[in-house]
Amino acid sequence: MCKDCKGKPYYISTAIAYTSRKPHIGNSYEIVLTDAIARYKRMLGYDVFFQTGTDEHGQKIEIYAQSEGCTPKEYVDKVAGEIRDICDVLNTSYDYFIRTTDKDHERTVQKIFKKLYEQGDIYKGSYEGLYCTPCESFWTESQLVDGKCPDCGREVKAAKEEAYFLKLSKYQKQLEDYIESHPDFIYPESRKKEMLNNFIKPGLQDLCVSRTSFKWGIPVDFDPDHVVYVWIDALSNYITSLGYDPDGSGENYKKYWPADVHIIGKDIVRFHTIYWPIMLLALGEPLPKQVYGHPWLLFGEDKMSKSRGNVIYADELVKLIGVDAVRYYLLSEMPFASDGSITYETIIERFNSDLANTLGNLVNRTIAMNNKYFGGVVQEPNTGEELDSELEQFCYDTMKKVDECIDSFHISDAVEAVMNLAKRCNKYIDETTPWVLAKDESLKPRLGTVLYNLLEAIRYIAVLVEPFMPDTCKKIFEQINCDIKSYDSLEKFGAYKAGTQLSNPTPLFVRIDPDKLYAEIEEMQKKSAEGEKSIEEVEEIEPIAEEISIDDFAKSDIRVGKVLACEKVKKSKKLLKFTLDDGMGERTIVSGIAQYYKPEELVGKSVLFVANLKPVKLCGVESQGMILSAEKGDSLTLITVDSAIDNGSKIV
RNA sequence: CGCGGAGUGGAGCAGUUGGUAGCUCGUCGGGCUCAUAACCCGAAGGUCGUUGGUUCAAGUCCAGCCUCCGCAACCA
Repeated sequence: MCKDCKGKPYYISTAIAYTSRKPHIGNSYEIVLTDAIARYKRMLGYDVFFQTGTDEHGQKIEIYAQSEGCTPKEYVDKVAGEIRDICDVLNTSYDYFIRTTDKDHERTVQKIFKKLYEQGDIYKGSYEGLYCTPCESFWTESQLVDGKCPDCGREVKAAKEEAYFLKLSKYQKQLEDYIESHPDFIYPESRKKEMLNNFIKPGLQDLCVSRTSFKWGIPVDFDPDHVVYVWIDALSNYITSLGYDPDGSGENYKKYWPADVHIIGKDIVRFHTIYWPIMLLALGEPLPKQVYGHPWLLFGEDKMSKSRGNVIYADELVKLIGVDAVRYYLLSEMPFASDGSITYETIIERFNSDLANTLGNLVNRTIAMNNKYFGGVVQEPNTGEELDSELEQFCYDTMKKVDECIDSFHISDAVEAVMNLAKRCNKYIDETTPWVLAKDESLKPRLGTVLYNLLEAIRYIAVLVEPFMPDTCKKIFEQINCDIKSYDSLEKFGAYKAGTQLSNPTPLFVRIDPDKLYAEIEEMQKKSAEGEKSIEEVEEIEPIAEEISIDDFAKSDIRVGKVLACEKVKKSKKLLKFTLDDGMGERTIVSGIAQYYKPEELVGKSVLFVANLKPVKLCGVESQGMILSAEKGDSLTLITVDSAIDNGSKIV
């Protein structure tokens, strides 16, 4: 069928998951998607290497471990275990699960770092800027949002540290040329334009690749105060697992690198299409053939997040509706380029309509008829009609369609194509009306042929559905009592053996009763709310910042002021411009809280503000201070005080 | 004027190089009875965001406008 696939190496990977906490179902989509592709390629005969794993270093882990009273290693062991459990519960067929705390990985990362340093691509400098602890990122003033971390919205603090930098600028041109000359490298194409226009063409800034502010990371062996910062550590996972070594790589590396595709979330496209290729260019190694930034799965409309209380975990959903139904849902519901949304309504709809009615019922009714009319013995096909060859052709067309869709990452279309074959079979039943044929003894041969054709078409479905629903594939083969499962057996319609004895069918998918499911969900959420709330809440709360002296605090001059006027800053999404009475006169302060408050409802309130902050221009408006507000998770509240307090009063 | 994408029957989406507007779900009607109240057929329902233009002909090309979204910028 696919002669040049046989034995050809195919390396596919997911991103490695950060071990800060258990991933929700949106995060699990990636592994299922990758698994489906990996299984499909394997079926075609490729020598597939499918890798997933966990990213386990960083200050955040250090802090979470501390708050749980364990060591970082104990902490990541626990979470990495949970992540791996989810991969297993979802029945994913990864060949290797890498952890960035693996000794081999750590050793190789050190070697890579050293090599880049020795050849001058990494140099020592100093980093001065504003640091966000949870994100482990430095930001320039202009990058901050409302004075806070642009990624997570939390406080940053001024910090300066000695650090190593990777010379991105040196390889900028080379990278740009590569992207231009390899149109499929960044996929989908819209991402490519984003990278080119927003980052590469304006000019790349050298990347800070080490830290001294925390210990939980891979030490730079020739400068032990430093720890390798996330990028070089995490991104190298794709090659350290293969036995890459600057002094001579192992067999697997020679065989599988460069990767055929990295499957990643759209949020980390930048790291995989800029930093990672440049690292490889610097190492003199080939670049991955393709990076696919997939969209996100949202719950309803919003992004899933713990603080919004709309988190669903894959293992919980599996308990409710079964692995294959979860896999089917994820794969069929996710569009190719835009975000998908998960709702219980659509879960039920897809389950009942596609899995139970179309596919499950087809298998059930076909086997039931064969039992009823032929005592379960599969007949030899011996009457060819137009309808039969149409069905046969539909099988071939489905294979072709599936192949095309998977190659272009349109997985939901591939899944749909298989389901359409089941629909075609149902139609064939109506066209041939076996129950009518059964009434006339002389039409028995025709009846036998019709049922044979159906069973053979069902075998096609079973083979083609394996990448998406491996258990269902197995179940169908059991029910049709057949073990001819290879993709090659689909080359010619008719490999199914006549004479096979079938027994009574069992429904593949029992229809979901919506009311019952909703009740079960409620039950489950109640339970997990009781059991896990305490732990999860701890995780949401920001760790206490570094200790300071009273003098440090005294440097901040916090005052009371009344809001005289408030309006939205044009051209900005988040900014409100305040005019305050600060006791001495008027003062303008810009604050990034537009998504939480309407300007008019703030007028007349008395608020707290930092009065001695250096003024800064934000979207063209000078801001002379900062208004205080309280924040937790995704909610923010402006701190208002009794308006009887005189404007200008100092907080001590 | 930062870059880019999208606006198609109730919902979710397809619509290659311009030539009768399709699919899934839902609704209504019919058929069938092998099957998991499942299956098959048919119907209703869209002036394809808006305005103007090119063309014998535009959802499909061009221009302007409106609305969403992604990336960036940006929230002392």
